[in-house]
Amino acid sequence: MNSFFEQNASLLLENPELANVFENIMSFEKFPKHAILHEAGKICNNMYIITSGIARVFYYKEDKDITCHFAAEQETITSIDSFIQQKKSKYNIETLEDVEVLKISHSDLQNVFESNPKYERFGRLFLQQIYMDLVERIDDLQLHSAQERYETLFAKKPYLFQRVASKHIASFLSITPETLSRIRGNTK
Amino acid sequence: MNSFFEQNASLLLENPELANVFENIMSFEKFPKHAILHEAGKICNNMYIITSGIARVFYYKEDKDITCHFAAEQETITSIDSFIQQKKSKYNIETLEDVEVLKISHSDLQNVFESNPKYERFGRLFLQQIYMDLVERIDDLQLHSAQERYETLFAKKPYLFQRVASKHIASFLSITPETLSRIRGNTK
DNA sequence: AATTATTCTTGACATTTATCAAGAAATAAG
DNA sequence: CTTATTTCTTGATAAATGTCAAGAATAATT
Repeated sequence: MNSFFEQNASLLLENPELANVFENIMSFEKFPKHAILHEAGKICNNMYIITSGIARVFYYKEDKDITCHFAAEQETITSIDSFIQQKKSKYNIETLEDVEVLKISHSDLQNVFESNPKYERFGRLFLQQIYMDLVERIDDLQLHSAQERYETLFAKKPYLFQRVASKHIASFLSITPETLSRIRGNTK
Repeated sequence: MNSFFEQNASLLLENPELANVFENIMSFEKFPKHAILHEAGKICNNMYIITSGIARVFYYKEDKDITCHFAAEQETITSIDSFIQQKKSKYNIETLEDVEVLKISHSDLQNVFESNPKYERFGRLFLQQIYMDLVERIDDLQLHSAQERYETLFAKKPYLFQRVASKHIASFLSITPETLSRIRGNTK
């Protein structure tokens, strides 16, 4: 599975020129805990920048619920396969806390790109950034043990371990909840 | 580790407008088998489109040689971390056969982007494409067994199993050569 | 607050994959 | 073509992680 706009949204929000453009196409929304922001099988038209709370991307692999991305404050989340290619998604997006987001639609974003090609640059830079995150995640999965993957995630996103159910962290790390529980036991 | 411009280069080569621009900045080169196209520790200034032969990206993790990308005809290869960020690379690139490439330098590519922002679009689309490849690779690593990863790779790139040393395929699949050998034995 | 449902932990055991070792096969070098 | 080197295969064994089950802890519902 995969990560999804693993990156924080600073590239999009902290550029003064872009911020103006984006202000016009972003809308503010609130969702309660356990809300579904996107459902598998549909085309995902939106990308969200989370300003408060946590959400996850997940899907079902033979009945098992697999989390492939978490996003917290200042991070972006979308069903990336679907958003990029505008085709049906295999992923769901669900809030894990009450969540506040800035929403950007695919069509508005395309309009920005088409209005002036200079904005393509930010699209490219943003993709470069999230691409490097994926490279890191593959590195992690390709050659680290369950214990090491746990430690890496804990170092990067310690808050997940206090705010998110263990079973989701386990599937994200590609281990069983039992193994995660034992690893956490060891490390104390 | 990671994949690297996993994608074939058709996006860059089959667009008539781009083809013209690229023709001016691409140079043809030949390398013998086992040539080093890029060395870890240096900044990678070039991206290669392979027109003949196979090459791999690899690095050393505690003395172990880990392959993280293969590229054959019509595919691109570079030390992506370094090429994107123009910083020292942890990756090496090595030919596994006699190889012919089209070479594009980072600075020439940047000049194209800056000459007219409309070219940024292709950079963005190219990144989208290779991003989706990474998503697939993570999916594969996150929840498939050694046997399943073998089958996936065999389905996607069967020619690797005839042209590339098993040990490289094993490290790419994140298994030992012994396990790969046993899997291959089973499947016959 | 009490009850119910879900999630987490822990143990016993099974399975997968890794490690080590040695010979066979393939490749490279003389 | 012969020899040396590297890689591949196979077996025995060990380590890591998964599965199943049951009770404890936590969270959700009434």
